[in-house]
Amino acid sequence: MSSDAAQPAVRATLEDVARAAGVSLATVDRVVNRREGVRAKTVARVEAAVAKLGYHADVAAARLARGQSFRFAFVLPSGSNSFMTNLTEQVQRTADWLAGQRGFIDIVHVDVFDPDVLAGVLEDLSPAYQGVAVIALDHPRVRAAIDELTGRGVAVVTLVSDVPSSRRLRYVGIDNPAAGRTASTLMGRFLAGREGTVAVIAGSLSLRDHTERQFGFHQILSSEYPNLRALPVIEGRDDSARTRELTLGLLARHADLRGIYCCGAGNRGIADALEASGRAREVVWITHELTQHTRRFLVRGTCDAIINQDPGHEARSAARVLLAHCMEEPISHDQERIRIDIFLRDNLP
Amino acid sequence: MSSDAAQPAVRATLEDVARAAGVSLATVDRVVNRREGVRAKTVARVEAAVAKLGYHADVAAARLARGQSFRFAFVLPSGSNSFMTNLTEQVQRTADWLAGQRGFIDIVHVDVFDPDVLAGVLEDLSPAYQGVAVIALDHPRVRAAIDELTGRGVAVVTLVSDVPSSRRLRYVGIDNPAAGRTASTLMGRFLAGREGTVAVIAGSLSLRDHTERQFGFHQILSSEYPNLRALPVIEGRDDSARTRELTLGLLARHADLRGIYCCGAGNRGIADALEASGRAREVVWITHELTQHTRRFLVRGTCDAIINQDPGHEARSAARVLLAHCMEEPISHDQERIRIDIFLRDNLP
DNA sequence: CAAGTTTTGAGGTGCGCAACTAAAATTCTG
DNA sequence: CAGAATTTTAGTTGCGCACCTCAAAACTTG
Repeated sequence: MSSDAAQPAVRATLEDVARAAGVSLATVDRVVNRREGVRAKTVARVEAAVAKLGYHADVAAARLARGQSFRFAFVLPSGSNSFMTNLTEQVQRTADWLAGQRGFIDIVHVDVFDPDVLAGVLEDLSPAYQGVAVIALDHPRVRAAIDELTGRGVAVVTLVSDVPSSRRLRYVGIDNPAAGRTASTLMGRFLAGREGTVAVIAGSLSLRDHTERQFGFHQILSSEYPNLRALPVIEGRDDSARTRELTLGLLARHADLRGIYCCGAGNRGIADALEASGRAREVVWITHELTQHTRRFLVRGTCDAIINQDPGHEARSAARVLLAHCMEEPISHDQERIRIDIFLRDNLP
Repeated sequence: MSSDAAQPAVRATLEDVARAAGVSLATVDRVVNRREGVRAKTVARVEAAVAKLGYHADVAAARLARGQSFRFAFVLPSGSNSFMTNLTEQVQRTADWLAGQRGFIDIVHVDVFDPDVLAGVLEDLSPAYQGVAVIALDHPRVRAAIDELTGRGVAVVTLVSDVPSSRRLRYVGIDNPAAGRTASTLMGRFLAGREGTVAVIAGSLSLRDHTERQFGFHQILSSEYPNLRALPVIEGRDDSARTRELTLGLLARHADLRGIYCCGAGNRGIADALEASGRAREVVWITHELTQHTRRFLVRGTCDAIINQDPGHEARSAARVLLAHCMEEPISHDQERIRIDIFLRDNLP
């Protein structure tokens, strides 16, 4: 057995460092906060004392003394599919947590699917916000609005769906092409050499995340699984009823339909259609986002795998990134990377 | 568009609440900290004011005023497989983070595989620790040591491997039987109806996590995939050289070997053997823990899937759980639940 | 109504730090 | 080498809260 050197039971304070270095509190403060006006010799003395005592600034005290507070806006879609409802709830929780840290989050609901409305909201956002997280639409006006916010010194984080060419600080969400490739590999391997067709259902191809997913899906499918033929992409507009009809049509037209990849919402429609057709077990269905519904379909065996992004992680990560930016602190990249979760019946949380 | 009610630019303080409720600071303090000696009517008035102003205690100020500090021990194996090395590094990072929050983590390395040594270390732990996180061995002496710590008021968290019958505060790690089931489902589906045998390699069956994984694996394999026959479990003692020989033996003896599930370490041995045999592509190999090695095997196609637990998440979660317990704060269960990650070539982080 | 009990008010202290002002030490200039 | 200019250091103050004391006020009960 070995153990790291024991540290003092009570942490060292700035004052301890000052005493140890034989200088005043103010001087130590300058050194640790990298302000100038301290002789190199003194700096060295202080740094030696810091190292010797294992001094770490108490973040609670520092924050209190600084007294800064932050205000962020989260711009979320007013639409209400299960994923967005979950996300909103998680943002709310994050807001409660942040409230104790001198950070305030206002949730702004908006019709995200209309670029002009979304851009308008972004443009009219109160200048009181130091940071904005937005589920963005990749459209020139939206991009311009993001760039303008950034230009005004507002930190902008794109959430779930990115606008890569904008000047946003960071994208918090999954790598959608990779998610599509993941779905494709699962599809190809679950079908293990069988011949047939595979359908791809998107919400709308004007949504960047859906497009990217289907791109990744096709990429792998065509290069690695020549036994499977992809049908033209169908747009279900994230609407269950419409998606149901489209799926029924697919099932009727294609006796050799082996798989369905849904890279958007409207899953209830797909489940209905598959179960009604009696081919639920034989057709491999892979979809996105773990919700109360998709979870049920997975457990029941109608759905074969769910590709997920954790909305709680995304909400917290966005808040942490904004906070770190405002406090000029570094961010831990691998903690903030949003994973592409794969859920089977067996590893559901 | 709609937005939540805008809150004051600067947060409400205790004093604001006192003024709004028409009582003194001391009374508000009594109410918010649930001290007694306040009439119900007054409590109600204060609570109304709190709600109206959206008052949240400033955690920085509260911590500073309370001035409490914490000290935790993380008992980790001195052995050095990649997963444990990663975990140790993540614990170290967590320690750096906690140091700013008046929390200190000492890392204690110990030969975890010897129950007597482990129990001895736990028994001899300095009484200065308010919390302990330990990669435990499910053994009566270890359990007794955990129970004794708990009895002394020390919060104990089991990490990665649990001792369910002990009085530990919480287990931070994945559900191992579920992880085994997940591996089994992947194996069964990737092999999609082919007939043959499947080998299971564990580190040691005296490790609870390995046993549980292989239990879950067999459970699903036998009930859902009658086309696959599981060979008796082989113990590779988490040693690459030994595992390599065992795998070579398997490959030589079983021409119909279709899959290998490794629920422990020693992966380099398996990769070597598979690649040497020339059957790497045809045999489905599923293993645990994403490391620099297993990652390479997955990208190269030798390995087909990796079941992972995120060591960073586990380290942070253990620390948060201990911290929350010491400060008598609630914990957010779904943030602390450790997920069973599935990694394919396409969704590697 | 007096004596007791409970509830509330006012005030103080200190946590560890950031940020400010004032003073001291050093360097520069002629 | 005096005096000004500059650099370096010391000494305060206050952030918002928890926790404490002591006394005043409000109720209760016999």
